[in-house]
Parts: sequence; structure tokens; C-alpha cells
Amino acid sequence: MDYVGTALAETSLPAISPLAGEPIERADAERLAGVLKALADPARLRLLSLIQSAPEGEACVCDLTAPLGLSQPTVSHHLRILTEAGLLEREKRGVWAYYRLVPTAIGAIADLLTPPRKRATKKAAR
Amino acid sequence: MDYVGTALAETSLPAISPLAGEPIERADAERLAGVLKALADPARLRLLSLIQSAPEGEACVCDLTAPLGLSQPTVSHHLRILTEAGLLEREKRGVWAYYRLVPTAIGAIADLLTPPRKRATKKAAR
DNA sequence: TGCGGATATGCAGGCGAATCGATGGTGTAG
DNA sequence: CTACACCATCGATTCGCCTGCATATCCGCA
Repeated sequence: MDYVGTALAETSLPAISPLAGEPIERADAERLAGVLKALADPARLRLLSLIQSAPEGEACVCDLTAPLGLSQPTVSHHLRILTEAGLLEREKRGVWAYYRLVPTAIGAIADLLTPPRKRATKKAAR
Repeated sequence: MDYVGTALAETSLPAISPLAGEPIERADAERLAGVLKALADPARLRLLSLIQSAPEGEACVCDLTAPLGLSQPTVSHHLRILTEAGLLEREKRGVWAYYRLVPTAIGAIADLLTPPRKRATKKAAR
């Protein structure tokens, strides 16, 4: 999906929660769905978890293939999806490519899904 | 995916966050991915949003087909996915089937994705 | 009892996604 | 300079999912 792209990094998320106020627009739904789709995969969830729990909060591809039981191209593919979704950032040091979590990325998604809170939607809609 | 089923309602979510402590197990990753996969669709996000913003917090299929621009069977299909994922509950009154959000469902997902906080690993008494 | 409207289900077409093997590119070591 | 290790990309295959049409089921009403 191209509408994903660096969804979180640049285009940013819908800005309005699907669970607050008015129904969301189609475009917003597609952007949010794109990011969620990047999350909605067992291998990618485990990748995020592995990277997060790694010594320095970072890990290279060679450390991730074995725990996942997936081939190196497949792992590289998933890391690409997560990076393009804005959930991971990549840093190449020598031959190794180190991935780490983008700190605020997943929290932003969680916020969108946590609307019942007394988020200050101070506009007097009614 | 059958491992979804009433994932939230009965099997419940992984109980441990993919972003806290140790890497998550494959089974937990698959359960969480199953629920997220139910969310990761534009039509279903809009459905949740439409139902949430409906007058009584509930809506029947006939009210949802037009705003989505999808056929009635397709809408019914998406509602089924969301219900099996534990995100919606269905109540049949007469000929109509009313859907409403399961209050704590989405919040539970959001909590799993909001671990970067130094949440006390101890469960705080309510 | 029979009719009509509201939903759910079956079936199938089409598209996107996950996976792997092979390949190419790029540093590092010897 | 050469060989090797790490990683990304390409091509191909398989699989699952979204969608609609047709049909079945259910319920209220006349």
C-alpha cells in the first residue's frame, strides 16, 4: 500500500480518533489501517518485541532471523514494512544494519485507540 | 484465522505487552495479530467509528451500508469479523440487528501498545 | 398461512501479501 | 586484490482476504 509510506513520520496519523466524535473520513481510515496493517502480523510483532528487548534497544538482521525462524530475505522484508510505516528506524554501521523503535510511534497509535479518556476535545461540539 | 475467534472476549489478549520486558511468544503474537488484523481495514475502522458516533452508540446494518458505500453482504461480513474479534457485540431486536462497541475491548489493545511508560509491573488495585 | 423486508451465508473472482531461493551490492578482513 | 559476511532486492509461488451476486434464514405483519 502506497498510502502507508512513511505514514507516521510524515503524513502523520489521522489526527482524529476513530472512536471519538464524528465518524472518520475514508482517507483517514485508510491511513490508520495502513499503519495497523503493518502491526497486524505475528512476525512483525515479534520483531518489534525482539528489538525492544535487545541489549541496547537495537538489533541487526542477523540477530533476528534465528529467533523468528524465518529466512533472512523475509525478515528484511518485514523490517522494511515496519520502517516504512514509521515504527522502526534504520542505522547502518559497517556491514550491519541496526534497527530500533521509533519512540513515539506506537504510542501515537495507542492514543488514537484510547479515546474514552478525557482527552481535551475542548471544542463545545454540543 | 480461527485463532482469532472471540480472542478478546474469551481467550483474552496476550496479557504481556509486545513492548515490555521479554520478547513475546509466537502464540501471543498470533493472538494479538489476529485482533489487530480485524482493526487493520479501512471499512472496519469506519464501521467502528460510525457505530460509536451513532445516536445511542448502536447501529443496525441498514444504517451502515450507505455511508460506507459497500453492499449489505459485505458490511455484514465486516461486522462479523469485528464481532468475532471481540470488538463488537450484536443484539437482535425484531428484524434488526444492532451492533455496539464492546467498551473495554479497544482500550485493552491500546494498553498493550502503551508500555513505553514505566507502568508499574504490579497491577494497581482499583 | 403467506408475504415482504432485514440479515446472514455460500460461492467465486481478483488483488495484495508472505515466504523463499537466487542474485547483486557493499564493507571488512586477510 | 581477493574472499567472505551482511543485507537488500528480484522473481516466483502460494495463500489469504475483500468484494459482490445469488441465495438462504429469520421475523413481523396482514
